[in-house]
Amino acid sequence: MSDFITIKKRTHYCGDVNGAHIGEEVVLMGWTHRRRDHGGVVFVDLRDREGIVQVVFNPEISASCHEEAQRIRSEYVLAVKGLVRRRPAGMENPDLKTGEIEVLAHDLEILNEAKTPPFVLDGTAEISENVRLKYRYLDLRRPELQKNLILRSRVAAATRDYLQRAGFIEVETPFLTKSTPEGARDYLVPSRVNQGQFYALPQSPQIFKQLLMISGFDRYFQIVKCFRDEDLRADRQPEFTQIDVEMSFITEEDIIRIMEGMIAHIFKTCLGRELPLPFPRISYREAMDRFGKDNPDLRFGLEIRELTDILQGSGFKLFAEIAAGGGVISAIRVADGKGLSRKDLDDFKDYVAQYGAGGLAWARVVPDGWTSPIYKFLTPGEVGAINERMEAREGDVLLFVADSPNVVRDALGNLRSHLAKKLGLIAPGAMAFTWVTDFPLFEYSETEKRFVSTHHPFTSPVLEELPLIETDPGKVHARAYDLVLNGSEIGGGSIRIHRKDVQTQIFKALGMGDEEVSSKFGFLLDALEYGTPPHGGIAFGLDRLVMLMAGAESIRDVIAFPKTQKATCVLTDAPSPVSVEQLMELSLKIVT
RNA sequence: GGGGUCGUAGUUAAGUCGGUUAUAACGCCGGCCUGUCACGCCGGAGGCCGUGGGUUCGAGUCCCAUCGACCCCGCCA
Repeated sequence: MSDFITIKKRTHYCGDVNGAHIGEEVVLMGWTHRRRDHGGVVFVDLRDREGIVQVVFNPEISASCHEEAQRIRSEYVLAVKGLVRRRPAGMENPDLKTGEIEVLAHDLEILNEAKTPPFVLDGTAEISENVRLKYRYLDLRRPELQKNLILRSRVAAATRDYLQRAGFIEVETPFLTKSTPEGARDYLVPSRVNQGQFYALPQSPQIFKQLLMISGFDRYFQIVKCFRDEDLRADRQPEFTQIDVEMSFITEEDIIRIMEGMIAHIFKTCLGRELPLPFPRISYREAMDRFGKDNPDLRFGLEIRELTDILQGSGFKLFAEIAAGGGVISAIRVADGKGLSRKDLDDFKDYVAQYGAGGLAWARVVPDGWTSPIYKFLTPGEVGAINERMEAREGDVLLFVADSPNVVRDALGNLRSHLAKKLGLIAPGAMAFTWVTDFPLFEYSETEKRFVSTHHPFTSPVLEELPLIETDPGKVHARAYDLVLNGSEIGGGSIRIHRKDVQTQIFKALGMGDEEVSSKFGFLLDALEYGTPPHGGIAFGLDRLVMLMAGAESIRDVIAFPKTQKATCVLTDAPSPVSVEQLMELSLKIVT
C-alpha cells in the first residue's frame, strides 16, 4: 500500500495494546499468526514477542487494505496502522491478553512475504526435534520458547543485579586457555602462531577466579560459557553457562548464606515466588543412605532403608551370599501399592537392570504376611523385622535390591524417581532445594585405578583430616557443598586450597608426578606463594536453573541454538570439514 | 563404546497375516462467506514409506546394513 512505514514508527508491541489505548491510532509490526478471511471482513492475528492482537480489515474502512489483506498468508511480516477499539459486545476473546480490544486497520504494508512454514507455530502439534532444530529460527518464534529465553534473560539480569549490589565485580576470563588434566575431556583449539600447540576451551574458569582472589578482587562473578567434550543428556550440553562466583576471607557459611539470598532473589524477581530460607542441608553420607544419590530429589518420600543386618543370615541363599560377599540388601516401600501390577513389577526389574542390578525382589504386605516370591525363604521373625524397619502396612509394596553397595544405591536411587513420576507423587510446581555437604575429598576410580577428586583438585580438605591423605585418602572430607533442586545439581562449590604445601600434597595424592604438576599447574603453585587469601566459591548451572524454573523438559528448550545429542548443529551443519589450506596453516593433518 | 524408542504427504499420526489405487487430521492451493478467533462450507493438489542391500511371484510391512532424532548406561573434576 503506502510507504507509511518509512515515515511512521511502530508505536506499540502487539501484545501490549489494551483497553487503555481505545480510541488511539497505533502502528503495529509483527508476524501473521493466523488469518481468518470471511470474504467481507478479514481478521489477522498479528504476533510479536509480547503477544497477539487481532487486526480487522473491513472494506468499509479501507477497500484497498481489505483487498491487500487477501494476499496475507501465515508468517507474512506486516505493518499496520489502525484505530484501537473495544470489541463488539460478546466478541471479546478471554484467551488473549489483548482480547478486550481489536485494531481496525486503515493502512497496511506487507513488509515481507514468507514461505509456508514447515510446521504451525501455534504449539498445538508436537513437532519432532529434528525439524524444530533445522528451523530453529521458526521454532524460536513460538511463544513458549520466547517465554523461556525471556525468563533466561531476566534470571541473568537478576543475578547481575544481586551480585553487583553485594559488591561482586564481574571479570571476564579467557576462552583460549590451557588444557589441564583431571575432569572432563577438553575442546581443543589449534594455535596457528605456535604450530603443533593447542589451547583448550575452559571447562570452567576455576583457576582464573582463584587467581583473581590472589589479585585482591575479593568478590568476583561472571556469567560465562564453559565447554566439556562429553556425551550429551537431556540436561547436558557441550557448551553451557555458569554463574561463577568466588570470594575471599569467607567460610562455607558465608557463601551458602549469600548464594541462598541470590537464588531467592532470582525466584522472587523472575517468578514472583518466595523461597523459604535457609534451605535444608543434608550430608553426602545421609543423602546416599536415604536417597541413593548425592543429588537427592526431596519432593517425595520413598526413602531407601538398608536391611542387610536383618537378612545376612537369611535362609534365602541369594541374600545371604550377597551379604557375605560385602554386598548390601536395601528396599523402598511404596505406600498403598495395590495399583502396581505384576507387569509394573517386571518393568521395575528391567529398569534397575540398567544400573547393574541383577534382580528386583518384591513383596505385597497382606494381613497374614506377604505375597512374594521370596516369602517362603524367610522366617516370620525376618518378615516382622523388615516390616518394622520399613514401617510397612497392609497394602504396601516393598521393593528389594541386593547387590554391591554402589549398585544398590544406584538402582534404588533411580527407581525412587521413576516410581515417583509413575505414581504421580510429585506435586506440580514443587521446588525442593537442599544443600549437600560433607563430601569425600576423593573417590576411587575403578577405571583409572586411582583416587580422583570428587569435586576438583583445588578443593580444600578438612584440615584436621589432612594426615589421612597419606594413609586413608577415602576418609578425608572436602570443604565442598552442592545445591540440589528437585534432584538436579544446580550448583556446586568449595573452599579452595590457599596454601602451596597443601595443594602440592593433593596433586601428589592424585598420582601426579612433580614434572606434570609443574608443567600443568606450576603457575598456580607460584601464585599461591605470593600472599593468597583464604577463599572459596561456587558455580551454578544457569541452563539447568532456568530449565527447572521454566518447567522445561530439556535443556535445549532454554538454549537459543542448542546441539543435538551427537553434538552437532542441524541448523548450521557444524561441525564440518575445513579446507586443506586451513589445515596446512595450522600444520594439522587428518589421520583417520 | 553399549542398551532402548522412533523415522510413512509440509506437519502429526494410522496402515491388520506380506497382496489390487498407501489412509486420516491439520497445513497448503482454488472458490464461497461481514464478527471470526484452532472461523465455517465446497472443491483440489500433495508420497523415493530415511537410505542401501536381501528374502519373496509380490515388501511401508520380514531380514541385514547404514544414516538421522530422542531417552538411558558408561562418561560428565
